[in-house]
Amino acid sequence: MTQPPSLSDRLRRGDVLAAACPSREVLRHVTGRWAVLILIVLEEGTQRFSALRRRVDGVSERMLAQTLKHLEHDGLVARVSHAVVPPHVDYTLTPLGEEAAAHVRRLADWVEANVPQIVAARG
Amino acid sequence: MTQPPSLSDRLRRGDVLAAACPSREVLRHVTGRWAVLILIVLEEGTQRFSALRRRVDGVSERMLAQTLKHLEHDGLVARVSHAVVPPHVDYTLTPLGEEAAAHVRRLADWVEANVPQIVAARG
DNA sequence: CCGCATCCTTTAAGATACTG
DNA sequence: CAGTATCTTAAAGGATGCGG
Repeated sequence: MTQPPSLSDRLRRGDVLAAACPSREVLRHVTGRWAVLILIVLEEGTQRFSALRRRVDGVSERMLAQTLKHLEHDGLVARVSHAVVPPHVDYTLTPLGEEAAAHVRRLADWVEANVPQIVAARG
Repeated sequence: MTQPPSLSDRLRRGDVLAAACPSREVLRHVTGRWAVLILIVLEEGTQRFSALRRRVDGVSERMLAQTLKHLEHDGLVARVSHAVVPPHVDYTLTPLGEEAAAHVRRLADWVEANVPQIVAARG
């Protein structure tokens, strides 16, 4: 149980409860279906496109590319393209991305640890 | 930078990177567009449907009802319906829900605190 | 009147094929 | 290899109705 945030807080730092606040969009990107998994995998270190595609089971190339673009746009992921044949593109977390990844990883860890209890409670 | 999880970990507690693992579905529910905001508001205490609708700016009644149903199904939210006219339905976090809410709130707090930097970096 | 359920429209996601 | 373009399919969202 916490108290509602003060007005000064809501003006100074953005407010996810306000529909017009840009934090809403960032939160949507970070908590996106594939973004969560990509951030977790990238926390292990730099990965190439194809490696991400293999680690994040079930992601399509289209969604992987789109999600990486969003994360890059938000400054959470850095894209480095090596001009060689065949092409070689590396994706790395920025310092900001490392922080975001740590948060979503803690959440995912919690889900993984509690999923047996959750599934059991469903009957 | 962390290391890839051991095989025993991936079998014992669920693995969000495996498409078939039920943790994927739970993670999707918890990180859903509206679920994140609903969990945060419910952390302040029990709320009724109409109050949630007002606090979570932009949510439709349909999405609010659907998301609450998912969270209830996962055992994160408890629904108490008082048989009065006009109807009165209360939603409360379960102990499990409190934990989940704490995690998503920390993530949302981080986003709110860093959104100025993120928006600025976009140019 | 509040809390949904149902219908219908709009948007996002997924599969597939193709190019620098 | 690392994407993009195109098409199909599923999910999100909005308007409306209805039972309690």
